[in-house]
Amino acid sequence: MDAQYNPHDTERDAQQFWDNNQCFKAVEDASREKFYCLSMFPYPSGKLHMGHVRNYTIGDVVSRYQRMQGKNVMQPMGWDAFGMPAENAAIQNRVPPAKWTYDNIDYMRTQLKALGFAYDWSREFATCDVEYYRWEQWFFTKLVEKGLVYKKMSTVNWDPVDQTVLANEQVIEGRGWRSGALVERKEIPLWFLKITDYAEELLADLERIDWPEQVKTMQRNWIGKSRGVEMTFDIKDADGAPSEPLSVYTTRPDTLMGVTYMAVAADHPLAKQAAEGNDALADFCAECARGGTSEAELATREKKGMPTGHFAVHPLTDREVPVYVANFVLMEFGTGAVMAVPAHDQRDWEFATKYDIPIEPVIADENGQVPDLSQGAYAEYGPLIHSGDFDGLGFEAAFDAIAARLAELGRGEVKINFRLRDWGVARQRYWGAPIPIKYGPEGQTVPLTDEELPVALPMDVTVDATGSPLKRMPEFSDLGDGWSRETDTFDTFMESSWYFARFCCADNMEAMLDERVDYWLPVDLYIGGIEHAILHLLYARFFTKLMRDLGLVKTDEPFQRLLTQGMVIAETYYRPTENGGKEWFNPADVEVKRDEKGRPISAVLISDGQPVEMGGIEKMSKSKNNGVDPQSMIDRFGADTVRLFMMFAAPPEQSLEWSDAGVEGAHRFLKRLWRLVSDHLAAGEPGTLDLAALTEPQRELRRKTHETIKKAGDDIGRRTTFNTAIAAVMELTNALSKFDDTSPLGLAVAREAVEACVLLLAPITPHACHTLWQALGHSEPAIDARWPAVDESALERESIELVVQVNGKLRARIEADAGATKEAVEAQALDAENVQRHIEGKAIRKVIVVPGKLVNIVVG
RNA sequence: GCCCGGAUGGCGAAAUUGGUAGACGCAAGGGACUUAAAAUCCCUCGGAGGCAAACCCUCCGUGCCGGUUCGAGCCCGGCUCCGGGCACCA
Repeated sequence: MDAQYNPHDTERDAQQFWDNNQCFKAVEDASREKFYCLSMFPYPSGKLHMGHVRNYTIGDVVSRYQRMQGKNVMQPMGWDAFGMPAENAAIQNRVPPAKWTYDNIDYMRTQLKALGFAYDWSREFATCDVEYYRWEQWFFTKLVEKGLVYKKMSTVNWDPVDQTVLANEQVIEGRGWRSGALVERKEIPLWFLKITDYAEELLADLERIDWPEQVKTMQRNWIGKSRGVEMTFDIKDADGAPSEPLSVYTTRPDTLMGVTYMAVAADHPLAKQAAEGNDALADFCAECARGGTSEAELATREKKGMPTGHFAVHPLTDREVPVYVANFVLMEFGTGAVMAVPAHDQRDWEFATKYDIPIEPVIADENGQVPDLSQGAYAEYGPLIHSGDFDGLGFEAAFDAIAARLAELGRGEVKINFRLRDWGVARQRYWGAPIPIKYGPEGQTVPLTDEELPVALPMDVTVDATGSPLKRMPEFSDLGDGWSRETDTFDTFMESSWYFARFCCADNMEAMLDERVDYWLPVDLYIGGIEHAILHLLYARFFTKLMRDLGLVKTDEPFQRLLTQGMVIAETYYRPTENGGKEWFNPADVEVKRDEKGRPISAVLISDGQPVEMGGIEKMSKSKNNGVDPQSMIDRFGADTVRLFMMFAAPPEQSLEWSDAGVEGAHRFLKRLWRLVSDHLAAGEPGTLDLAALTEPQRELRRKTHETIKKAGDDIGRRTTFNTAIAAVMELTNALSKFDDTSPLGLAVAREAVEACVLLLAPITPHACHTLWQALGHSEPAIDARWPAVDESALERESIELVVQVNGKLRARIEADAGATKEAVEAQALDAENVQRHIEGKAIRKVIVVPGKLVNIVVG
């Protein structure tokens, strides 16, 4: 081995070795325990960003660690290739989306290879390959047959200038991002998958998977199971003429006697009926229809309403209350109408206060008194008041009694409700998988037959801002004899909902999936950004259950364990521009000045030496120009340094702040490790490791070695805190540097420690460790080495340091025999000089001994 | 607005089950080596105080306010600020 660490030669050699020997090709083997490690596949946006590097390094570390545990590891990689950015690039650069996408894939693949990830490249595919999405089309037709697909009217963002449907992301402050036109809400027929049929199972099975509690909670809340009462209110107009009764759902039937008004969505049939001949109301409904469809936008809008002139008849009291149209009630959600109890619901309270509607308390506060409603609603549970027969009942009793009374009257019933809505899968876009449906001359809607599949997307097209070119391509859409093809394409979440299964058998051209999925699935560890906590992960779970019910897979859940990684963030720098905007500078072009304590005080642009403003630390992004190009870091330091820094700088779930100095530190450590091995080899041949003959310093180093093996294994395998595993190895290398014993026995102890360092780091910095392992005289490559075993006997200690507290404050440390009794430890603690000072003249009330940790003496 | 997180030295962080706050690294300061620089190595490094100095000792300190406990960075209640998601970004 070279005395100097040369990352580029090292990495080239190791990668060549792995390639030549096809080290990462995964083959099904029923006799071996499998480990399927998957990182969320990338959208081929152009080049890798640091978020990718972080995601894939985590997956690679776990894969290589599991391989060292003897598992049959599969780690595949592919491309989530459909989506809007390809269309935007097409509009901007006049490149067909397919060419743009495949070019990006080619470049990003070389970047992934340069990072040395242990992928089985034979399983690679892109979701825009017809060999992939044809099975999605086939699967969809099976779902149609099973009755899990339907078409219904749905609201989309409509850009009246570009005459196109906009994604929520393309609506900026209520306007189209290109045209700047005020966006309108428009109803069009769209395809839906009945995910709500699976709501109960999607909720229940969360108990069975090993996911972060936070993600499970988000999914639970998203599914939003509730128990309530659905009831009907009769409707009259001002003259007493009846209309269609209004159906509402509430989880608080105990507050029914406090209803003082009703509210319906602007597109509710009752609102439409009332708006006829009422221009003011019609205008208000039209106003409600403006702006985007996203829930965040609707929920933050100023709450407004207008009376319909209709009245609802209370089902128990026959009292008449006004019906309003309100902009915060959504037709898509529930029945499109709500009963309002302003005394006990904050939103209702604000609305009632604004429009001077009565607020009538029917729940007592915690003191049994009428709650103070002057500042807001009282939304807690409590005994009923002003509720006639129901007075005094608590929430549960009142719920049951009121539900029973409504049921008797035929006005309502207890109902389980879900917040989850069915999944709209149709997009009015070109760059996606065509939906395999055809329409007949008599209005028939027919899924395509197996013979008619696949529907290949035409590749060589021109895209502009005015919607999907498929709609303008009769050669695509016109099937003759009055038949036409659906021109909508699938939501790209469809592709990412089953790719993990296809990786198990990507070479099968005859079927979507085969028996190999039963070997590999479920994925043992899935790694990706927390931003996917709900949608992608919920859809993938849903798809798995659909595939199971069609007999394609045996597993109920796709991802047994989930690791959600944090963002990569970096400092931002800017100068104000004349038009009041900001010009952002890349951190690579800026030099930071620091004060004598190392605090950053100012920054200058290197090119002109003039100051720039520091804009704070933000997620790496194009818009803030604070992205650090992984390629430039690989070129400078090598892939191992980048990988090491990424894993060391923060635990995987937290956001990671990029630091050039930190990267240099990681590089320095690798150089130190290299020199450590090289110096050790130069010191001579180690003797036999005679455990009985060890000196105290030798025993200590050996203890450190085995403590480190134990900790690193637990950190990587169980806790996935790679940063602390690396810190532990750093401690071991520090101990090794100080260990200056070149006797044969000393070298034997050192050899054990050096080999441990190399193997423990092998999953993280595999290239350097590949070479170092060879240099240590091993004929088998590091990639096939086993994770070192912990020798428990090396961990034993004769004495243990204990902390002594007096009233919880640290006052002394004592060295106690490992086998000392509680009494002996207590006596020793009381005897300590500084302890004596603090307990002098005070009565000892209590002594708490935590074995192996501390003694706390309570005096008073 | 609703749901889910986070906040610890100059900085990234550690403290795994309620038990020594700051491991490991970065930056900074001092020193060694060198003609010099780079590289490398060694030392110091939360704040305030006691002491000539040191071993050491005392007080304060984990975003803010309060609580539970022998003991709270960790548990409970109430806030502040920052981040993720909100169904057509991926």
